[in-house]
Amino acid sequence: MKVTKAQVQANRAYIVETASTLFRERGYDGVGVAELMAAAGFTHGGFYKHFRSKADLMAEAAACGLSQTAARSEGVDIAEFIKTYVSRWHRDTRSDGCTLAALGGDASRQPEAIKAMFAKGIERLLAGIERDGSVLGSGDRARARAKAIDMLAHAVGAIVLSRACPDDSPLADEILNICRAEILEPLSSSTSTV
Amino acid sequence: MKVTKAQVQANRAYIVETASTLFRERGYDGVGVAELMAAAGFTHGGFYKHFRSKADLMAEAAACGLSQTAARSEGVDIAEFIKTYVSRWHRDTRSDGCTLAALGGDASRQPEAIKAMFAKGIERLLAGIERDGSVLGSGDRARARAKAIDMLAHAVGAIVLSRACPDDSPLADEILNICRAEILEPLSSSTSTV
DNA sequence: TGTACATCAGTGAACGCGCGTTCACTGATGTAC
DNA sequence: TGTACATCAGTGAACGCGCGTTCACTGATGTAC
Repeated sequence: MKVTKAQVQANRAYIVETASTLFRERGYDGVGVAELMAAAGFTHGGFYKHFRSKADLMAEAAACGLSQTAARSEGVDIAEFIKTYVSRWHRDTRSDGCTLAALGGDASRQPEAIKAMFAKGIERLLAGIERDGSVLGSGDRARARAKAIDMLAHAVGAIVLSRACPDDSPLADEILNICRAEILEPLSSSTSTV
Repeated sequence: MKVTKAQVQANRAYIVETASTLFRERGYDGVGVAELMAAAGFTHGGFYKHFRSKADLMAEAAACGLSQTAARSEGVDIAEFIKTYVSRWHRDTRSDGCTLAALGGDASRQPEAIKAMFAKGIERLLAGIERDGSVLGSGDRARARAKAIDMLAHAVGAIVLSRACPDDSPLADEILNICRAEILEPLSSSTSTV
């Protein structure tokens, strides 16, 4: 049952992608190696031909998911990004949403290697946000970074808080609507804040 | 080995408290029933004399932890609350910190009963924040609530993001410092925002 | 108030189960001649 | 280019382990007389 070198690479990449979405949906502890491999179309035994441990895959899956979010944010207007991010759709679509919002809380209890992946992912996201002109404000580079960090934390907090509420609770929607408006407010006014 | 009615109540409360701190530190899946009971000074068998299941305890522990945070925020100046909340100390002290920040991400994957507890806890926290005058701004009641929700999400996001980074990374501190300043900024200026 | 008995919080062994990981095996691919 | 053999991704049974939960038992408390 050996397989083409190219196929091996493709299979491995597919396992990482599958893991990335499953972990986001159900958490690191919520998905087992066997289930994960089955979802990718394999049996569990082959897992250790690709990865040294589940923790190793977790780190790779985090990197995969985070770079996906970063890629989506690049070149997009920040206001547009926030509208998509702080939305009911994002709240309800864990598996295709931001890894930071879905697994940020879990990452804090994981080995440093995984946290390092998250830090890298955050930096990449920040770079994308900073690049957009509308947050730059008075044009200061340090100020642009500060604004980007602040906005990201703000948006992540809105999703985390909203997801902690029952799915059909008014509070879940209220949090999203209010935070979206508050984050967008300084962006929509054409005059810079300072 | 029967025990006084009062002692039974006290033991039960102590188990809930112990669970509340252990869950915050290591997550719901990170603490087993046996370990939890041992930490409270009992053997695991007695667990089901107090609770119908681990999930039941999780809901009670959430309520316990959330009301603790709410109690601490009441009557405290909001600026002071934010300074304590968005701090390195809070980032590094999961077991004694806010349940929202420590378990908000996990709550989203738990049964609706647990999410309902979180929603209740959020409402209680909001009530405490709204009561303080400094966020009221122009005095509008709806505006005060909006500001309170926004601030809470902002602060929670800062802690979650910072905790997802490696403990000794500059980014972990940068996130806290920047977000703290940004959240406090509209509070320190004596003129209201609108 | 004193005695006899029922209650039930707490104990610790045991349960089935799913987890992460290991291992002998398979057979198509890749390589050496 | 054709043949013989080594490689190794993928298979599926098996491993030890810790999990949540159950259960027969204990013995001090609470209650009925």
